Amino acid sequence: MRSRLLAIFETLLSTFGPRHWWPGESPLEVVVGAILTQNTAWRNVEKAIRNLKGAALLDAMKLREIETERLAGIIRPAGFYRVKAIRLKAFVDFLWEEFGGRVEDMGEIETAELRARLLAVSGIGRETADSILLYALNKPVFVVDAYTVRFLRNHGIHDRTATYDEVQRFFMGHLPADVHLFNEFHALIVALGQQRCKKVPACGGCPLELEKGRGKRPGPVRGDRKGKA
DNA sequence: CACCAGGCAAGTA
DNA sequence: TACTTGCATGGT
Repeated sequence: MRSRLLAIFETLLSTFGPRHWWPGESPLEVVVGAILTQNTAWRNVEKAIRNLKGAALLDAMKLREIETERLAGIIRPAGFYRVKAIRLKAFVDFLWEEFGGRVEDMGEIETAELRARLLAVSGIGRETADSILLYALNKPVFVVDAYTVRFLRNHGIHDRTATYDEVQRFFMGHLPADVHLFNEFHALIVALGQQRCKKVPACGGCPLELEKGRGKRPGPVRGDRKGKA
């Protein structure tokens, strides 16, 4: 299974090329982008980040001091601007309380412990927490999103009912814990999902050639659902 | 016009 | 555990 996943990775990489994720000039910008992109097209997040930069607000100190309502107006293009302003403030408060306002310092504690603390922040769920760990702090954590679950289902690698944690354990259990690999793999799965593979379950136009012809009714991969890491 | 986009929290059953 | 709803703009 490891070699099969790696083969898929190689195919995606040669098809789409390196994705250069995560766009962002600083770890803080990556975190802000991770929150702003929740259920939002990245194009609109870029506008919000431009606004933040234009107002010189992409800074932990400034974000701590700005009023929530004013922040909301600035990130408006990203949508859900009221809740996202609250979420950004919640993260920044957490950042100052526990890490002196420095995103880089979060990486000094154990990854599992940090993940748990991030999940305790209102507005940070699994995907956002893992995106922060991988893309802002370079921790070998595989990010799972809707594309990833669909990807596994379409290619008969795993079943649809798999939970976030099961899918994450699946990837991390069958791949070497490599930051660059996890970074590129997740980004490539998104690229694939955005190009084609939207027409489930046929996956027409997919550059991959998996399960072709045979294996019509792919079930869950046995031995992975309750398995440990 | 409808529908989706790199989710999450709170509520319900 | 699994499903529903609110949040809201901008692109196709």
